[in-house]
Amino acid sequence: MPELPEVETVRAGLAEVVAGAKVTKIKVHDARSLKRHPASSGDFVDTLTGRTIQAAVRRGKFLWLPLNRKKNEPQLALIGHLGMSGQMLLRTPGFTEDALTRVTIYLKASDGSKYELRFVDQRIFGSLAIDLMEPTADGFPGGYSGEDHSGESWVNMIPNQVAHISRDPLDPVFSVDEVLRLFKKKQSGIKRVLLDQGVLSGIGNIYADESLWLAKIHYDQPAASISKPKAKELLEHVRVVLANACEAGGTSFDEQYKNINGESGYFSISLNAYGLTGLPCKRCGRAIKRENWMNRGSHFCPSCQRLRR
DNA sequence: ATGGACACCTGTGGGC
DNA sequence: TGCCCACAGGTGTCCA
Repeated sequence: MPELPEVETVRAGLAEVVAGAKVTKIKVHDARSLKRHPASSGDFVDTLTGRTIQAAVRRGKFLWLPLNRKKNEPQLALIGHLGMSGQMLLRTPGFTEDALTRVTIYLKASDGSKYELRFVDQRIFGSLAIDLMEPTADGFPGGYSGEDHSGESWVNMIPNQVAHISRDPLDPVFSVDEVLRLFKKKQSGIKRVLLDQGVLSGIGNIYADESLWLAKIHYDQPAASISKPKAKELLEHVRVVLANACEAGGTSFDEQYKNINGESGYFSISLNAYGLTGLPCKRCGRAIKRENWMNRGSHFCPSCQRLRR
């Protein structure tokens, strides 16, 4: 599943084409892919058809496309979450069908060219929805939208369904000190805290394991027990890992993650822990271990990443 | 607050 | 070949 770098790769790819594009038609092939939409799929289609998309914005793993605003109507956005296996493919009309396409949104770009935005999702944990936007609590932009959109009405707003998600480490408004304060209040294991999107967002299983390996911290180390300098170092590793993965176009090792053109990212070649069970740790040579944890897997070096008192 | 289990789903790969 | 199990980049909710 896509974590921040994969979602950012999708956002950046979409932004070039969808800004200023008009939705001409929608086909919902599987209504389960609209589970986040509070009303019927018919309502989804009716509300979205004929709208003009303003931009592509992301916070953590959530993506949204602000829509043009009609008179006497609140600001709306098409929001998307990729879940474990969601993809957004931007195809030209007539391009070979993509298996497991759940929703197709037909677009006419500002230059007149036509596209099909295909929401593909094997496991259907992802979803699209139309959501109301509200002003951000801190008055700053709701998320990252690439170029400078300051002055546009949707900039300092955030969709209702994303309002509980904290800022991610690549957000200019992200506060290291605030997150360190929250760490000090958490007795939970650090990995659980890193994955808590209400503390900081964008991190999933891959980048949590990678950041903890770089910082030489055991996944179950209580967050509050980590010294401030060490926690700060961890957050810096998180930032660098996420930034490098964005640079590489995300991590991909199977068919489940693709950019908008259906191509894979390259970050998997720089992984140090995730999915490397049994292989020698690149620092000490001891075999990387995988343990069952929270109904998933945790990968770490049992020698470099020890649980401390 | 916090940890755990589970629900939501489909598909693939390994072992027998 | 088929069958069964483990496993997969997430989120949300309910219960002790």
